[in-house]
Amino acid sequence: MKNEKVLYREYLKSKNLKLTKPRCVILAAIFENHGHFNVDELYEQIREKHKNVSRATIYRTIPLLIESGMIRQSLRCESKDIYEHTYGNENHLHFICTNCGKIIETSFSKVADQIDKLAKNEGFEITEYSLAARGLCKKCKKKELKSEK
Amino acid sequence: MKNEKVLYREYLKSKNLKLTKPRCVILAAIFENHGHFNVDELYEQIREKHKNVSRATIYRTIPLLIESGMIRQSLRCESKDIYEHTYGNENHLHFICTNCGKIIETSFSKVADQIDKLAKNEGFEITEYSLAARGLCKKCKKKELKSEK
DNA sequence: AATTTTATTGAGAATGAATCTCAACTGCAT
DNA sequence: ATGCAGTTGAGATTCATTCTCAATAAAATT
Repeated sequence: MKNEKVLYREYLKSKNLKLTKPRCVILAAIFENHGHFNVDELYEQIREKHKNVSRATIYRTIPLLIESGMIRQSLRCESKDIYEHTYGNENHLHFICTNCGKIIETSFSKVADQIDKLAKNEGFEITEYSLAARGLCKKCKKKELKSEK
Repeated sequence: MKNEKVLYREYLKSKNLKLTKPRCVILAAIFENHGHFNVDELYEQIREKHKNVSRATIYRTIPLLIESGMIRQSLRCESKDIYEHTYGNENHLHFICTNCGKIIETSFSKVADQIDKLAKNEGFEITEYSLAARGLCKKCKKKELKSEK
């Protein structure tokens, strides 16, 4: 967490932006979290301790955090944007169960290698992967088999 | 195009739904198109010939076409959902230029193979891939290099 | 430390894509 | 042709996200 704050401060300075209280609170809340979050969840989480951070500020802060490379947009779920923090810089491939909503993360270095090759062919420079596959998770697949009979 | 209509009729029948004029017009418009479309574009395209098909009907028809397997949701761009028809069943990997909006499609069978392996590990059954990478296309990359000096 | 400059904030209004409502309408089976 | 669903267009509604603006706070300057 210390690390993130330092990076953030530097990023903001480089853009002539200010390290304000709300921005710190939001950063901390995100890194308290593990896994994915959307704006609503984040807002509720923050509200528990800080009654005076508005949704608008969260919405305004997210692009900064993305630009600075600390979080990334990962998916869309129930017509809400979902984000995740970037620990080192590992990207994920997401398996999203269309039945129960479960999200399974897998590392994907081999997949990325293939994609990088394809990108190179096109002269395309990738800054962000967005890889997902929808379908049924193990549990829901079993349920479906049962209910068919 | 004939083919699609037959498939569509069958799908609708199987669900006790009717093959109506607006549904036909929408189907035809989609298959006139090559590549991607969003609801607005489709609406404008249809409007040129048929003044009496509403946006609402397009929005209502799209889930049917997805369910029947004739189109799929492919991306999100400028906060609009984007769709594409499924010719055979080839999926694509999309490279989306964050500067000019260009979308480059590449086939991705090798990538899919890797992903299928990962899915198998998780006992996950994939019904739909959603693979994209954002970044800069060739042209925009060049421009950026120039403007930096 | 006080002042000036400039970015930032919260609150609520505005936007815009997608969904819903409902009375009028249309396929389609009989 | 008749009747029963399912369907439609138009506009209202929803809901995530963005914008506006006067009040405020952080950094820069003195």
